[in-house]
Amino acid sequence: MSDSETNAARRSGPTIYDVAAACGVAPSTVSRTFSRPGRVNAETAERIRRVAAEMGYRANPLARALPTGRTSLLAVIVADVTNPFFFDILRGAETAADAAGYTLLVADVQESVDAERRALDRAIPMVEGVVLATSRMSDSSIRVAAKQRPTVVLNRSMTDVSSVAPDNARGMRRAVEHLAGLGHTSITYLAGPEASWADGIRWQAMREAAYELDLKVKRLGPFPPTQAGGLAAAQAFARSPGTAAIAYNDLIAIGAIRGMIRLGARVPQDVSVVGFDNIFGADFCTPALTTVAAPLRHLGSLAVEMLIRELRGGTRRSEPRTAVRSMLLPSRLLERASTGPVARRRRTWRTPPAAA
Amino acid sequence: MSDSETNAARRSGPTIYDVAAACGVAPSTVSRTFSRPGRVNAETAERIRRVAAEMGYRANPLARALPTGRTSLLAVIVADVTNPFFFDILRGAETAADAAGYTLLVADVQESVDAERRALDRAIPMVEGVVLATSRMSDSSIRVAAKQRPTVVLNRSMTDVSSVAPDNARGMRRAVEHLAGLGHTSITYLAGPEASWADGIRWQAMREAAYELDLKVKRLGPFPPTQAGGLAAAQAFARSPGTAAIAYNDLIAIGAIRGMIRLGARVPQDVSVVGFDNIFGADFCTPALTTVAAPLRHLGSLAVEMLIRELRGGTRRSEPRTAVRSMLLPSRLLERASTGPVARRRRTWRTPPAAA
DNA sequence: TCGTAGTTGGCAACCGATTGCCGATTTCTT
DNA sequence: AAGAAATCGGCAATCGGTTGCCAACTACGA
Repeated sequence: MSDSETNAARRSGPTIYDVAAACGVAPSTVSRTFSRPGRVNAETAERIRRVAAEMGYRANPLARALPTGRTSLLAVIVADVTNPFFFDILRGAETAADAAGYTLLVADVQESVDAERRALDRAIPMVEGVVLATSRMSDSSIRVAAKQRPTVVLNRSMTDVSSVAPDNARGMRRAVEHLAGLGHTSITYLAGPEASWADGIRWQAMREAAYELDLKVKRLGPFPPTQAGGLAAAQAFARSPGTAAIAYNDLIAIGAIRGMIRLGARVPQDVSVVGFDNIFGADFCTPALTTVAAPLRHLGSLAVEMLIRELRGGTRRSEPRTAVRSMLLPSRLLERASTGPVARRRRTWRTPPAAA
Repeated sequence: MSDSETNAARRSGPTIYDVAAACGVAPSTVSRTFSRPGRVNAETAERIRRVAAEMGYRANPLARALPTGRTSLLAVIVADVTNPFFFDILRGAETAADAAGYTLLVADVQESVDAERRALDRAIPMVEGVVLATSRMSDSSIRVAAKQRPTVVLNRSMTDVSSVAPDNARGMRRAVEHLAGLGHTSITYLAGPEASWADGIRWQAMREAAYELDLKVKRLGPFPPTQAGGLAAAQAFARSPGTAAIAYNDLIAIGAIRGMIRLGARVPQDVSVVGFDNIFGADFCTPALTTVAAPLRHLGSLAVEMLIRELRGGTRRSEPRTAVRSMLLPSRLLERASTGPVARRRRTWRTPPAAA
C-alpha cells in the first residue's frame, strides 16, 4: 500500500486547474492572478489567492519555464571550487542572486577547458544567464556562449561581453612600488596558468610598472595556481635567486614561501613575496602574506547584478538590448609580514633538486 | 535588423518536430530514438541520429522534465560556502554528480535556518534529490523535506533519512588519547553552534573518552564556527585557563590560537589546541594545526552517489524503495605542531577583556 | 438612447518532450 | 499456409503553466 512513499506520490501538489475548479473560474484567471496582477479584478484575485493559499498551491517552475524560458536559474562556472579565491565570490553571487529571486547552479570545471565546455553545454539550456568566473576558454568560445545566453565574465575583460574584474594593473603597480620602496631593484614574477587572462594582465602590468621605476624583472613559470605550484616555483626561484617575487596568486605565493623556507631562505629577510587576491588563510599563514586584495565578494555580487539587469533589459523587446558594460573594481595592497627591506647580505640557498 | 541579438533569437534550436519532418517520421520516433534506443529500428534510428546531428538538435531538458520530472539537477544546501569545510565536499559532490550526468544546484544559507528553508522551498520543485550538508534544521523539518524528494544528510546521522558523516566519536577519542598521552589531565571543549548536530556528538564523545581516561573536561561556548568565534573562545579560555583545548572545528581552533598568542600564551608550550576537519589552511597556519581530518572529498562524493542510487532505485516502481542507509566514514588524527607535552611551568596570561 | 472605450474572464493554442495504445507489417510456428 | 507472436511507427493525450484573442459586461459621454 504505502505508496505515500513512492516517487510518484512525491510529485507536486495542487495545480492552477485545481485552484480554478475550487474557485469556479478558468485556469487562465488563476495564472494571471499570480503572473499578471492587476489584470484580474481585485476581489476575484483576492479570493483566488486565499483559496490557493489554503490548498497550498505552488506554481510549478518547470511548467512555467517551458513556454517562457524563465527558469530563475543562473549558472556560475568556476575554475576550481576548492580554490579559496572563489569562496567569497560565490558568497557574493549567492547573496545577489537570492535577493533577486534567482538560484545558482554552480559548476566546478577543475581548471579544464574541456570540462568547462561540457558544463556550459549542460547548463545553458536550463539557465537564464551565465557568469564565467575565471574562464580558461578562448575569447571566441566565450562569445559563442554569450550568443546563447546573457553572459558576464568575471576576472577578465572583453570588449563585446560584459565583464567584472579587479583592477589588476593598479594593484600590480602598487605592489611594485611597495617593493621598490623597500629597496628591491629586481623582481621575479611567478607566473600562473598560461590560459589565464589575469596572468597575462598581471605580468604585463608588472613589466610596465618596473620599466617606469627602472627595476629589472624576470619571469618564471607557468605554474599551476596551487600550493604545489608554489612549491615548484620556489625551486625554480632558488636556481636563479633574487630578493623579491610577486606571485600570480596567493596560493602560489603561500606555496612558494613554504618552499623557500624549506630550502633555507628566510622570508622576508632574504626574499620578499607578494601575492594576489587576499584569499582565506592569507592572514594566518606564516609570515602573514602581503597581497593585493581583490574585492572578491563585491566582484561576485556585481557580476550577478549586472547579469540580472541584462536579463530584465532584454525582456522589453522595444529596447535595443542593454549595452555591454565592463567594470574594474579597485584592489588595494595589504602590507603584511612577507615583505621587508632588502637584506645587506644574502643567505646561501640549499641546493634545490634539479629541474624536471 | 540585428535580431540575431534579441532574447527571442536566443531561444533554442531545432526540436524533435523539426528533426521528424526532415526525416519523414513522426516526432515520437525521434523521441524514442534517443530516450529508448532499441525500441526503434536500427536503420531508422541511425538515419535520425545522423540528421539530428547535422541539424544540431539537442533535447530541451525543460520539456523533458515537465512530464517525467527528470531534471538532472541535484540540490546541495550548504551552511556557509565561505567555510573551507565545504570546499572539498563540494568538489567531491561535483565530481560524483558530473560522472552520473547530474548538475549541482548549490545554495548557501549562511548559517540561517530561515534561509535554509527558503532555499529548500525554492530548489525542491526543480531538483530530483537533495543533499543537506550540515543542516541547522530540526530532524522533523528534514523529514518533511525528505518526503518531497529523496534526501541525503551530510555530517549528521538520522534514523529515517539516509546520511553520511565522519566518525566523529572515533576521531574525538583519538584526539583525547593524543592529549592524554602528552600528559594533559584536563581538556577544554570550545563549542560550536548549539544547533549543530556535530557539535553535540563531538562534545558527548569527548566526555565519554575523557571519562574512560580519567581526565577532567570543561566546556566553553557556544561560539560561531568562524575565526572570530575562535578569538572569542580564546578570551573565554584565558579567563579560566588550562593546558589543552579541543575546538569544535578548525576555524575556531585557528582563531583561538591567534587569540591566545595575542593574549601572551605560547602554543603549544602553554596550551595545546586540536581542531576538527583539516580544512584548507590547517597545514600552513602557525603553528600548523593538529586536527581530526575528515575525508571531506569522499564525504561529498558518497553523499551524491547514495542519492543517485536512491533516485534510480525509486524509478522501478516494483521495488519497495531503497532502504535508508547511514554511513560513517573514518577520520584520522593529523598530529602537527599545535599540540605538545604539558608544560612544567605556566606562562601568565595577560588580562583579557571582560566578558560581554 | 446609442456608440465607444475600458474591464474582466474564458477559450484554446502553445512550449517540447514522453509514452500508452493501436494497427500494420514482418517473422516464426506448426 | 494459416495463425500467433514479435517488431516498429504513428496518433494523441499529457505534464502545468502562459498568453493572444475574443466576447460579455460596465461605464461614460454625446
